[in-house]
Amino acid sequence: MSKPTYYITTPIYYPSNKLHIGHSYTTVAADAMARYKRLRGYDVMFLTGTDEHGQKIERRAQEDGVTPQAFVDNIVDWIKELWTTMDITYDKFIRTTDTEHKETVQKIFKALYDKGDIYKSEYAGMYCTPCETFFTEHQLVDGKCPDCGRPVERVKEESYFFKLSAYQDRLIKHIEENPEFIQPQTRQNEMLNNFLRPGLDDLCVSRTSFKWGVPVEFDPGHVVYVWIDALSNYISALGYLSHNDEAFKKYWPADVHLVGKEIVRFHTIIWPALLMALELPLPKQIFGHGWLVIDGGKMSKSKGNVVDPSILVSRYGSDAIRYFLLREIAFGQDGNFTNEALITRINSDLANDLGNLTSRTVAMIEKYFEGGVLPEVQEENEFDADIKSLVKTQIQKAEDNVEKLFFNNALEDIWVIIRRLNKYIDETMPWVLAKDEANKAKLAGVLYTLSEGLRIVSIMIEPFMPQTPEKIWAQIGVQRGELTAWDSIHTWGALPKAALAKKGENMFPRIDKEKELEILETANTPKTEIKEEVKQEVKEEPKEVKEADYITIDDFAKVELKIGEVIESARVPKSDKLLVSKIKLGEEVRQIVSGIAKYYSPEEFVGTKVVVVTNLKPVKLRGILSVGMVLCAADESGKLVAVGPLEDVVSGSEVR
RNA sequence: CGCGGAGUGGAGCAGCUAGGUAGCUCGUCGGGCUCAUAACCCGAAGGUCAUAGGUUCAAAUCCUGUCUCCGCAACCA
Repeated sequence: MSKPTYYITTPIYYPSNKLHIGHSYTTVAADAMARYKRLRGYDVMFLTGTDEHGQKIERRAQEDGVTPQAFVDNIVDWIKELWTTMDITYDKFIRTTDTEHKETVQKIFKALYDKGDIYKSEYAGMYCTPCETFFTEHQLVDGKCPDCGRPVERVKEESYFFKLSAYQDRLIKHIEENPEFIQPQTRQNEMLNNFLRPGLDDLCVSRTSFKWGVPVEFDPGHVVYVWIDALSNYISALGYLSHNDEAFKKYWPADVHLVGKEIVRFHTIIWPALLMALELPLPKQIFGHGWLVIDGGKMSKSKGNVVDPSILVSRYGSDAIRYFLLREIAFGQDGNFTNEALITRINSDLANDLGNLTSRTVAMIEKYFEGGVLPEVQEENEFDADIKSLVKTQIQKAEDNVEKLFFNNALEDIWVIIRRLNKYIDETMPWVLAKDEANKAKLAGVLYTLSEGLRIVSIMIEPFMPQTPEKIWAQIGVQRGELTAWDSIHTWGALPKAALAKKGENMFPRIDKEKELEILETANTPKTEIKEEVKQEVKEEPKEVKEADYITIDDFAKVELKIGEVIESARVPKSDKLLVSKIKLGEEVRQIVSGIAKYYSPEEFVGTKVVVVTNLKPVKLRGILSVGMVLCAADESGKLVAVGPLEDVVSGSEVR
């Protein structure tokens, strides 16, 4: 008899940069589910990967002077390494640059074209000739190119379009008839009210303005634009339309596409429409989870509050980080990420509750019984019944919650058992029983209950924390096998009576919060800042990405810093964040745009002396030329404070 | 009136779909215990459930208005 299948995916990530803790969150969640289903006997396919095409990557590569392929190869190596350190057990890692994927995309494109669902038309847009880029009306800045600020012209680009509008009614019907399709519910309302009911436009699915993509087979000037290329990874990875489509037959339709809330729209509208056009079944569920927010605000590079997961994993271990991510954030909602919350969770839940429970249980068995082996003769006590029934209900709750992807609730359910067991120790007072030889059987019964409880707990946490269970098993004398199978948790008492214990390592040492917070602050903030600057120069060396913690004095010398005096400043119209200032650097006066309007009024900014990066490539922001950049310190909340000299110094002075 | 989310003890959240004693974790204070990673257990203090109305015997929960915060679109060098 063949096992039931379970197909789960993460989005494919865009490797224009390293990933942050938010990507880890999605992937860890998917991994936990995949592990859970495997433990429950499913034949699981867990897919993740990278979406590697498009103009942005093409440009990043160009800036770095490498081919787009070399550029993405480098980042993908880093990503795979990250997943290894986080114990992500993906079954397949798809890259949209894989030959098989590209072939499938071409076949899909062709099939839809032949069917009439893709047609050739014109894409009217605003074109900036020097930048060779199209923009939509609302991307323009004061009617000019958002990149270079030069005038744009209205041109028509020949493009292929997908008849998205034709599927509107079927989509609405499907969503309404399948309340499980979009989860959580609030996202469903959002999609219906915002996009579906107002009406869908046909979708532009090809571009001629860049080359880094899958070429349209029958029209070489065009490359397939992101939608068909990226979304179809979910089926191309299974060999759809290839010579070997066994995996596709076996696993499609997907059980769940796990996605961040920002891309729910593409997965619940465009993707199902494409599948309908291909006459394929739709995925059973799209689950849009929330974001990790830092101090209430979105994590973003410009705020400088991006959290690098690899640093955290290296300090606290993968299990602790995985636990935190899955425990702290409520399904579907945004959750706070702070270093302090992380450490608090590790200390109280992992060290104090779970780690200490293991430690005291094992220590008592070793201390009170010769060789750390419990005698077969055991006696129950008045609290055992309560433990058993509690364990049973908590298992039920946890299983229900995992099925619904409510990992935070599931973990809470498990911790209820852990806390109950800690309490049980106080209730039964084994150290008192140990004083009287007549109570040996009773004492053995108590310690057996604890050991058995630990065994059950350790199995339940395995999907979330894959390393910890082994450590517990080593201490309670259990080998991986029947006694560690998921189903065994439903049978209280599976652990042999003559359970043995052996004190092991301290699984979760307590963390000195104050000290650690300081270390994390310094480890994170300045480094990311410097890295941004240096990245431009380090490109050809793929290894540098991993070793970018230090820069040489030569790297630093590439950044030209000068003291500037603000002599004029004004708000940029229609922008709540920008100030445009005239800054005097010795003889020279420059115009610089800064995103500090929330923190400085033009009046208070004028007259101050600031540090300016003078050799930064000029850019246009909201159509205004900015030559250089004013350095600011950003605290955790994103608040900016301009940086200036401690004592007065003549403007134009070099900073080094 | 662009769309959506959120406002609950010091902090972070649950409860709201199917109205009826306001719950959890962390923190604080007091006590207990000593098996254990100065951990564990018990108890206490602390909440006009943003705000103003409405429906109801009864509203954190349903309805309406208002305020504030966050995200999406534009902006972040």
